[in-house]
Amino acid sequence: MARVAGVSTAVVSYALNDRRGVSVATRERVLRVADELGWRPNPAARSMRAGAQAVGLAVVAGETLHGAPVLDVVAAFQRELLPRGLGVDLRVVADVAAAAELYRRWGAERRCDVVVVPEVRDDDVRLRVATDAGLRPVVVGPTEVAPGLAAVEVDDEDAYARVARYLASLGHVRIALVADPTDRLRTAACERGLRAATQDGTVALEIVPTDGTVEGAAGATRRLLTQAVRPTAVVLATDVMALAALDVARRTGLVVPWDVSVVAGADSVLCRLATPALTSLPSLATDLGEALARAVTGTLDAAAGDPPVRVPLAVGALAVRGSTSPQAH
Amino acid sequence: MARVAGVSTAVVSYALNDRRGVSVATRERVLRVADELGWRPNPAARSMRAGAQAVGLAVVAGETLHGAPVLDVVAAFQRELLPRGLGVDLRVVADVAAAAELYRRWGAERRCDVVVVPEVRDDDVRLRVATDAGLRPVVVGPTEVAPGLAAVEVDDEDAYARVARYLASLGHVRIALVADPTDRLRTAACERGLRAATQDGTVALEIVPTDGTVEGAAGATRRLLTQAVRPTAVVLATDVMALAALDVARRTGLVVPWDVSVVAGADSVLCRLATPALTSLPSLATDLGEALARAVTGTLDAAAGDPPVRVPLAVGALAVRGSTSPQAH
DNA sequence: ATGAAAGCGCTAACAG
DNA sequence: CTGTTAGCGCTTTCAT
Repeated sequence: MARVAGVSTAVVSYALNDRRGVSVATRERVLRVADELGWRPNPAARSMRAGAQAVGLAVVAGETLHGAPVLDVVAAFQRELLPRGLGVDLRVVADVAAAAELYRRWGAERRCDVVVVPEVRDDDVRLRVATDAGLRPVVVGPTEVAPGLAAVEVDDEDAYARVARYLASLGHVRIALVADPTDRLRTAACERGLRAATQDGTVALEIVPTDGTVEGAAGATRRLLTQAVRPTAVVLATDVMALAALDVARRTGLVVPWDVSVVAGADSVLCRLATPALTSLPSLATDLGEALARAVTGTLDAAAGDPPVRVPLAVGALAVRGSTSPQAH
Repeated sequence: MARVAGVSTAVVSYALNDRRGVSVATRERVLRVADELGWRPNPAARSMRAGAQAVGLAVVAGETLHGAPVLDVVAAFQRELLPRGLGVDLRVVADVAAAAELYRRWGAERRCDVVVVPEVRDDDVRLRVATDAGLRPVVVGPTEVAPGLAAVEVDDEDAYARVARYLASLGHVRIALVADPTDRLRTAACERGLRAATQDGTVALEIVPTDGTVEGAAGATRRLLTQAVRPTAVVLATDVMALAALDVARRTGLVVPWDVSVVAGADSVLCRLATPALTSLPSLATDLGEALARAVTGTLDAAAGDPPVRVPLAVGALAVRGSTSPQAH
């Protein structure tokens, strides 16, 4: 490559990395020759000197990222990291223990410097393991999650408070939340939001934790709707959970929204096409991917001693559709 | 590392790669020391000599893999490749042109030797580009796709023929297929299957191509069901498409299955929880991931001149549920 | 069965 | 501004 361009290997390296010390003419020539030859620097060789060029992300199979489909988030994340020459090392694991183990390995292999820790748990193993392995974790969780570490702080608490206020304003007096597993910090934040907005005592709140699966949500909804005194509105963590709830209501002989209102915690095309269309909080897919990218690049650029990067992410306005209606009590 | 174990670096390398030429005792000691030190070989350095340790997979945003969610397939794929020390380089791209461009780059960078080409198109750019870039493509498509290349041959044709025979046996005389875009070879295979099984002329077949989105499928279904003479059964390529069709039927005032039967081309928890539950072909997620892994490892192990690896993949039996019923005509 | 040494393709420090 | 050179951490002949 250097021979063909008639320069030394160092010049090629400088030209490609936009380093100073190369004349414009030479840089241009190098770039042109590289293009003609279809030559590209080998990332393995590059990583060897320059350090890891990837950020690790282990997702637990079946999990969503704050209700958004993992792949949609990853798409935005990759798109934003691309100009930095960073790749995303995505792995699907069975549980957080496997994720922690993987982070330990990635650290030892120096495969990446930064890893993303999504859907943080109460006292999450992954945080300790990643830090011990010499990695810098970027945590995704509620506001004030993991103080001292870089994080994307998703304001689910505020979003769910808005949902509760909206439902209360419609006259709902018994609201239920079909929630994700309780060990997730995000679940607690959603709960806090609902509670904060219903503190005046006029609204009864029922929280039903599930295993996070659609079947679990369907079962929980069925129990809620066949109680002697059933909720007038049910909030579910994801679009598919809400869809399942819609079906459960139908089978139970209840008409949405007249007998019970349903709200989805994350929007999707399924929410818009359902009958009735589901009132939903917006999908975070793109926003979360971009926020993650900012948190990661910020962390990489930070000098030692800098305070950790915290990227706040607000959830947008509730899209009101046919699955919610005023409730006379 | 070698110093601590009291051996030379070569011995460490041999021990870790299970090469012959190391005594059992030495190998064990090396492994133990590596474990104690938490030492792991750096994959970048390893790739440098040993060649790429990853297989590339570019998926077009929004696409499924034969109706299965991409991440589910990837999970199985990764799991199977893990023992071989191979990783999956997953990238979400906007379209096949971007995928082709990415494959060209990956080839030039020698980032991988093998790439997966899913959802093959008619005269697919990716095949030529990948081959030109010195990569060996593993194609996912219908039986006899891309002769001469390694492939996973999914027998959608047979599966759809079985669907047609099942519907015909129920007395359906007008069957419609809400299909994926027509440029996909898989779409053509599904069509062929339906046609082959309805050749006796007793069943009228209508194929409606869509853009592959849920909205597209919903629109197509709406048009079908509001025709003067509407189909008695509708087959849709994916679970979410079928779910949308169920909703369209409901809005149109039609009762599934009495007025119209609905079949999903790929099963999921949504199909099982819908009202009525959807009669579906099984999800290929795990099978496809495993078949892909076999095709990839087979390709890597093949000596030059060996015939390309072809892994056949049969689609399992239709799960009959409440969305299909006999039809008097 | 083991050790020494030569690269893999790149970047960065230094010399010209 | 450009060329020379020394590694990064591993694998792999080739000697021993």
